[in-house]
Amino acid sequence: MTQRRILVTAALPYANGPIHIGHLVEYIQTDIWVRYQKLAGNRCVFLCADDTHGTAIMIRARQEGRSEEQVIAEMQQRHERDFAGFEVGFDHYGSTNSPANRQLCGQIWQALRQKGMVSERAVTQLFDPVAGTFLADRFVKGTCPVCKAPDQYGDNCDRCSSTYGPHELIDPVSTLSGAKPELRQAAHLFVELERLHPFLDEWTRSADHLEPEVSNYLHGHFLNKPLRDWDVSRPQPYFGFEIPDSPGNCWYVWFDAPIGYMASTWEWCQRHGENFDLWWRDPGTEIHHFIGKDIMYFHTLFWPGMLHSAGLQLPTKVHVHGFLTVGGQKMSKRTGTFVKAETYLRHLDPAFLRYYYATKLSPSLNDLDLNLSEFASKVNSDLVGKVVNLASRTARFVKQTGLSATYPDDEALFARGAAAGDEIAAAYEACDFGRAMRLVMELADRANPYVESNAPWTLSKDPAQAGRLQDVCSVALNLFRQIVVYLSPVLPRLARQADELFGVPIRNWRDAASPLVGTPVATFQHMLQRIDPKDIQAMIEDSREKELDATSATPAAAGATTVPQDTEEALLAEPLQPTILIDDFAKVDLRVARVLAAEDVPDAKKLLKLTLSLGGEVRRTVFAGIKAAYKPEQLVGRLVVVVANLAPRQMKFGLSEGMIVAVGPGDKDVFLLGVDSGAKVGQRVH
RNA sequence: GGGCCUGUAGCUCAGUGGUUAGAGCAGGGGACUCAUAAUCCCUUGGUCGGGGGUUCGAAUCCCUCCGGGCCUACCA
Repeated sequence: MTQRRILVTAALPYANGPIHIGHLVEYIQTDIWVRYQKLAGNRCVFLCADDTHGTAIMIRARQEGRSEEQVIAEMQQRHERDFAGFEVGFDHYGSTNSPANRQLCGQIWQALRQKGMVSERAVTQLFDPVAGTFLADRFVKGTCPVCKAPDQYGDNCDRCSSTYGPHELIDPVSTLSGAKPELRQAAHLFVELERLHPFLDEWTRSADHLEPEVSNYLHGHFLNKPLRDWDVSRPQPYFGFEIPDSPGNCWYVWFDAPIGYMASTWEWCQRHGENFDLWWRDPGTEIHHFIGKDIMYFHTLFWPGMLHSAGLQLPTKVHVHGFLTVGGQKMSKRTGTFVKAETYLRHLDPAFLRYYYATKLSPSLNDLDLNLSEFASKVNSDLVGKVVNLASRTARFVKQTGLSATYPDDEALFARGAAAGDEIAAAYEACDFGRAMRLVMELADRANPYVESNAPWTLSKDPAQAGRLQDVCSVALNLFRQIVVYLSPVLPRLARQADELFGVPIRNWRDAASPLVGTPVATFQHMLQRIDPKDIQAMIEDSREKELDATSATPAAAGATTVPQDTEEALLAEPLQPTILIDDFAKVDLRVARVLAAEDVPDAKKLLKLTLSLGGEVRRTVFAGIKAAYKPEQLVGRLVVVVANLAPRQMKFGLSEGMIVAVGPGDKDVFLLGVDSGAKVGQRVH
């Protein structure tokens, strides 16, 4: 069998937040695949890095009054600690803010220049004089120059669908500082991706680089029309690398992020005396990227385009996975299902999640659901009840004697297990881990009845049966070890524990094909605790963002009770805005209103249609995106706060004449503002 | 509204033209007592979302309708 040379990456986590169980779907999936490849005897290197550049990091650093370098250094430390906690075994973990990355960005940039792929043109852009930075389209709001709709983002109008530049907005406002932006010109650099259209058309369709679903999506959404030039520069200030031949400009974060894969490789090569070109310039190397479906666009169009232009090896395959849901719902901080890696590790064994994800993973980009009760029962019955139990119930009988010197007759159980190896291997290779786990559990389901029918506990009572007892236990323990070999990509710690039990390390997939004979057996140690549902509950509680009711929020009323621990997460997600004057606030006419009627808008996924009374005969119709959070009947009669002087907006389902105010990130986490009793309809908020 | 995915036992899912549709978990009955109240045996349970078509034969292929999910749009 020839040894393959395989380079594997998982997407670079952004240095703006901690790792959570959603991220872990990808890192666990990738780690399992890598461990399988290594066990199969292939040369495989697993590389990753923190993604550190961009406006978000710059803003955050300013907000926290420290340097970007301090922010990303701290986050990288946390990321690496979390990954280690889940046994995600990178061969190297770098950072996009590294000298190696800067240099490689420069090389690829040079190549793009030489191919004439880069064009420069002046972009007139709005500049925020208070924040001292140019404003990306989404950081500017104003009135649509075409239809005069207010409160539109800088790139296109929601109301009339016309597209324009942010400088064309009427009365633009920076969402960063609230300042009135100035018009400034800056030279931007563009990669003319359309010139690679024929290449990308071909690449995305050929050689199994992508699952058909992914390929179809790309052809339906992007490749069916000319590809737009890609703006890859950002004027300073910007946290990133300055472009050598374009002083004052940095590469956009999505330009240098994927190059981070190569930079991480380069650093790994330096440390291990490896030849970088062998990994990125040699057609004998396979390159596999594992990513989430949200970043398909960058990895299947821009990235291959960059590599192609620079004469580097293209990805062999881009593996795309879906998102995590918990109990069929999006992860939510309110319900405690937004579980950070470090929180999980405080309560549960990482092996549980690795196994559970493995049973759920397939090559498809469908979302994957974590069902907490299924999680507990699957881990407990499969791993503890079936697999570990095999060793737990037999090892002590052969502690004195060790395994039989020749492998006994076992009704061909071991041979059948060995024969299943190819099919299980194929499932791992195809990233169909769910299938691999099912096949392995079939082996465990056959092994326990063997123990049952040969009853070692009965044999142990009769000294004349000592040889028979040793044989039966040798079979059970070899079946156990065979299963552990097959599970070891998923459960590396269990493999190490088996190594200790048998004193013979599992090194290769083929270790499942030949039984151990004549070797000693150590004292059996517990390998996995069962999941106690209480621990899951505690983890969820720990993850739940505490809701404050009016009494506990008031120190006087709270009395001697403990002060709630409010985290800073919400503030970090949405930083405080710059100071405004009272006149600015006075422009917003907030009024108390009563919901007279609330009805579902059947064709809308997010909207409810509300009829509000501002007192007397003054009525307003408002469409509010709160369908997931409130039922119409819950709303009728209650008081809400409405922006009464917001310009009406034409929506698909009718005219919306205002906006009711609420907090929360959206979807189910939306909380309407109310007023304490005594307030009257129509009164203004001062 | 558009694109993609999906619908099989109470739950999670196998099963892409060929005997009487399977597994695990859960439920019921029994056994064992080595093992982390684990395990083993027996067992209940399905008009394979509905309808139509192709075929000697359909869970599987085609059409259509219905339900669910994701993306997108309408929105925060």
